Amino acid sequence: MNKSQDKEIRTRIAPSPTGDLHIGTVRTALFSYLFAKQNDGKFIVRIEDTDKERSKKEFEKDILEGFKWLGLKEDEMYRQSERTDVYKKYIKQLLDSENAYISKEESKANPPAGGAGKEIEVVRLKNPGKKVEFEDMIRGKIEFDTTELGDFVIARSIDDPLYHLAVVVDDHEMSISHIIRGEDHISNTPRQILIQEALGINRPKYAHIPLILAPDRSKMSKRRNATSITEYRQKGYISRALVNYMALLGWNPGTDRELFTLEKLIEEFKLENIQKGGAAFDIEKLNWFNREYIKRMSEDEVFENVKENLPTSIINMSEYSDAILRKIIPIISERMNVFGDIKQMSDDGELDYYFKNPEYNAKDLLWKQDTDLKTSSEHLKKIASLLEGINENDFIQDSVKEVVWGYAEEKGKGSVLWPMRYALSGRDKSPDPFALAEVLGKDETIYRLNNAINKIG
RNA sequence: GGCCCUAUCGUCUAACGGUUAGGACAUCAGCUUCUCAAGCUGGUAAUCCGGGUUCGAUUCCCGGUAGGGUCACCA
Repeated sequence: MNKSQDKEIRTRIAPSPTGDLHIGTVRTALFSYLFAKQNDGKFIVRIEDTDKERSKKEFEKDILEGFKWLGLKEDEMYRQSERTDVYKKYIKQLLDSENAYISKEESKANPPAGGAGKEIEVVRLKNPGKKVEFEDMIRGKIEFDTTELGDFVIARSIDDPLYHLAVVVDDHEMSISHIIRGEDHISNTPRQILIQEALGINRPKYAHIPLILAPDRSKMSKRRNATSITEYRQKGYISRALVNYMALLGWNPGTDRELFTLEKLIEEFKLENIQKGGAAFDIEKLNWFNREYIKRMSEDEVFENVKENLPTSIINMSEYSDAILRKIIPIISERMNVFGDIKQMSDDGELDYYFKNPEYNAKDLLWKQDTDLKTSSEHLKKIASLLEGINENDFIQDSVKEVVWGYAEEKGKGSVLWPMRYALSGRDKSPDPFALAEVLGKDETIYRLNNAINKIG
């Protein structure tokens, strides 16, 4: 708040705690953060809780935790509800200079707030009714005729400010140099400029970024789309992937590069490269980013995340062990978009067979192009005997493949490999039999092979 | 409806008057160990419409259309 440093770049995100942290808020925060950090400036979080009825502490908590999770660390944090004295001072100034006046009228507020119909006094700005124009850093010159705005209300009373007044006062008091916000605020800008001019304070620079649209290009709605960051967090998205995806939603680096860390984004970010049109949210592309980030994670890190999301039905199995889970990490991590998918995989029965002997019908062991289970049985017997020859410590997919491959090529790959894989997994679809064998180990693999042979009878 | 903003493949976008209109996701096909996944290779796919300006428009101007935003004693 040091006014002498007015050259410093200072941006802010100003969420109101009337709902969970919204995806659009996050992208605005991200752009504000990137712009500030790139210029060695400050990023400020200001909780706009002047609406006492709708503001909730739990939402504030969700918003703050969300920013923290995403790595958007603020340099300063304010709460408008703690600053009523500041606003009061400015409202008084406006009244004293006759740029605003107290108006006696009937309350329009809903019952809980003021009591509709009651006689009350509100503060209105004296609108000079002129044309206001401002330079938007993304869109260029924007012009408005403010006469139609009339003498709008800026405070419910002298110590109960409304949004526009509080925003203008705070942006000034906090020496905000660049206001980066959603384009839904474009039409708020002339009002705020009018207040600034009445107060005789400087105008910050404005950059209105496009909105995030739902996949069908309609408005993102809480009901039809996942708009809350918390939802993505709970689904098991990686925060770095989310940040990366959101940065590229409406912005581009001018190159073909798509994978960016926060640090790299700070380096490359350019306000001028922000798109003007709204961008549709595409979950598929987000998923792709998330998969890329999973690929880049260490196996230990993936293991921790997978185990965290593993249903208790698996963990509580008597056959469960961390050792087996660790072995299947490479197999399952390339089969999921987000860590939350692990639950669906479990529900679909794609996990059980790694831990316990699968249940299936003997006829399923028959490859679709074969006609007689007897040949399948012979193949299985041969495979079992072949595998017996491998040293237990050397029972990895390469060696399993090595001993089985020749036989499979000779007898027909499908005819041999299908029953082998089915015997190990009990499923139509699964990883290949060699990978399965390695996970299961020599004893269990041969046990399951014999099991299948017995099933055929 | 008034006012404001916007308009390139299905989606995110590149091309800042001259390109076979490029990339990524998705999609399709082929290859890779039987199935699945991953991977690799290749393919389909776009300048909203109509007028100008210009030797030449995706690009500049105007109009239309479409989409979005906003019109509170919410933020």
